Amino acid sequence: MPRTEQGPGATTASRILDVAERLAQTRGFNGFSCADVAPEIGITTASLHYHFPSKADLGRALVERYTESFQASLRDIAAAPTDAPAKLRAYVQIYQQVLGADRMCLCGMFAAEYATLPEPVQAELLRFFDENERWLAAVFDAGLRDGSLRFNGSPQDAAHLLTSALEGAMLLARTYGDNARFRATLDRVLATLTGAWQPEQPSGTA
Amino acid sequence: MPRTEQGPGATTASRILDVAERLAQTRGFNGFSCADVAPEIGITTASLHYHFPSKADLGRALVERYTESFQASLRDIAAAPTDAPAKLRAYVQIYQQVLGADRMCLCGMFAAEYATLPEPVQAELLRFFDENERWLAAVFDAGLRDGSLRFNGSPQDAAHLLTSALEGAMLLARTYGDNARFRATLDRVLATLTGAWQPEQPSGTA
DNA sequence: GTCTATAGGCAGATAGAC
DNA sequence: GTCTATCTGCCTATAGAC
Repeated sequence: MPRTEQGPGATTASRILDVAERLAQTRGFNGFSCADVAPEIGITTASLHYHFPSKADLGRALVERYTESFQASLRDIAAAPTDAPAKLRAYVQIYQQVLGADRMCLCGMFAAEYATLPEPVQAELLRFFDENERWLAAVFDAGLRDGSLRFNGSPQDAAHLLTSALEGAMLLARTYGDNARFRATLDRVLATLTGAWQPEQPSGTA
Repeated sequence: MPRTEQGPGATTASRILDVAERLAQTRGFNGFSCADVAPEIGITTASLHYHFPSKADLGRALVERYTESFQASLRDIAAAPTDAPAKLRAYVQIYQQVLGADRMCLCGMFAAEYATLPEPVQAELLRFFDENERWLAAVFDAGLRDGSLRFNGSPQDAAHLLTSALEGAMLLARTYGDNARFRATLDRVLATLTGAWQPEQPSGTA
C-alpha cells in the first residue's frame, strides 16, 4: 500500500505526488517544503508550481489520491468472498504495510496538523475518514447480521473505535520504532471487535 | 489539566511556557513560531530567546513540564483509596479535560511530528510515554491481582492499548470537533479492559 | 514544461544599548 | 531582563526567457 515511487516514465505530476506523499507521511505537511520535493525528481521549485500552483493544491491532491487509492483497496476487500473478520484483518493489514514502510497514515498525520491546514485540505481529510468509517460500519453491520462478529454498541461505534486504535497505535509504534507493538495492539482490538474474547484469570494471582 | 494561563504575577518563563503549550497543543511544534508567543505576553522575540535560547530548548521545556504535571496527577490518582477501574477512569478523565479545552495531548501531537523534532525533544517525549505506560501497567497489574480487572494479555499490553486508543481518539475527535466521540470510544475501551464486557446480540438481527 | 532569477515574507537567532 | 535593530537563511510564489 505505501506507494512505490515512479521513475522517469511516469507523469511529472504523479512523481511529485509520490515524493511529497512520502515526506508528508514521515514529516507532516508543515515538515516538508517544495524545495525538498523538486530536486528528488530533477526539477526546480518553479516547475513544481507549474503542476501545483500552491502548496495547498499539492496537499489537497495528496489526500485526494490517497483516499482514492484506499477506496480501491476497500473495494477489493469487499469483493473478496471472505467473512467479516477476514475483511477487518485485511483492512488492518493496509495500515500495517504503511507502517512497515516507516510511514504514518497520511491522514492521521494531517489530522494532527488539522488546525494549520489550508481549508481545502481539511475538507478532503474529512472525506477520507467519513468514507473509511462508512465502509467499516457496513462491514461491522454485515458481520453482526450474519453472526460472524459479536460486539457491543453500534457498527458506527465499532468503526470509530477501530479507526482511533489504528491511528493511535501507528503514532506510538512509529515513535518507538517498534512495529510489533502495532501488531500486538491491533490483534487485541480485533479480538474484541470480532467477539473472540475470553475473560480468563491468569494462573499466578494472589 | 489544560493549564490556565498565568497573569503578570508569574515568572516570564512560565508565562512563555503557558502560551507556547497552548499553541503547541493546537498547532504542533512546527505550527507555531516564537513571533506567535512573545506578543501574547507583551515581550519581544529577543526577550523570549533570553529565557529559551533556541526553540529546541523551548520544546524540551514544554515536554518536561507537561510530563511533571502529568506525573503529579498520577501520584494523586494512585494515592486515592479507589480501585483499579476508578483509577483508569480518572486517568482517562485527564485526557478528556485536555480535549475539552480544544487541545490535543501535547505529546501525542509531538509524536506525529517526531521525525522533525530536535533530538532533546524526542528524548523527553519518550520519557513521557515510558512513565505513563509504566504507571498504567502497574495499575493494570494491581487490578489483575486483586480481581478488580479482567483482561487478556499482559498489563503492559493493556497499557499500550489504552495509550493508543487515547491518542487516536483525541486525534479524531479534534478533527471532527466532536468530543462525545472521544467519550464513547473510551467508554468502550475501558469496558473491555476492566472486564465489564457482555457479548450480547442486539435485538433486531436477520 | 522547464528553466533562471528574484521577489517578499517570515523563520530562528544575535549584538549591543538600556 | 528587556529593548531596537538587524542578520541570515529558508519559505512559497511569480515573471519572463527558452
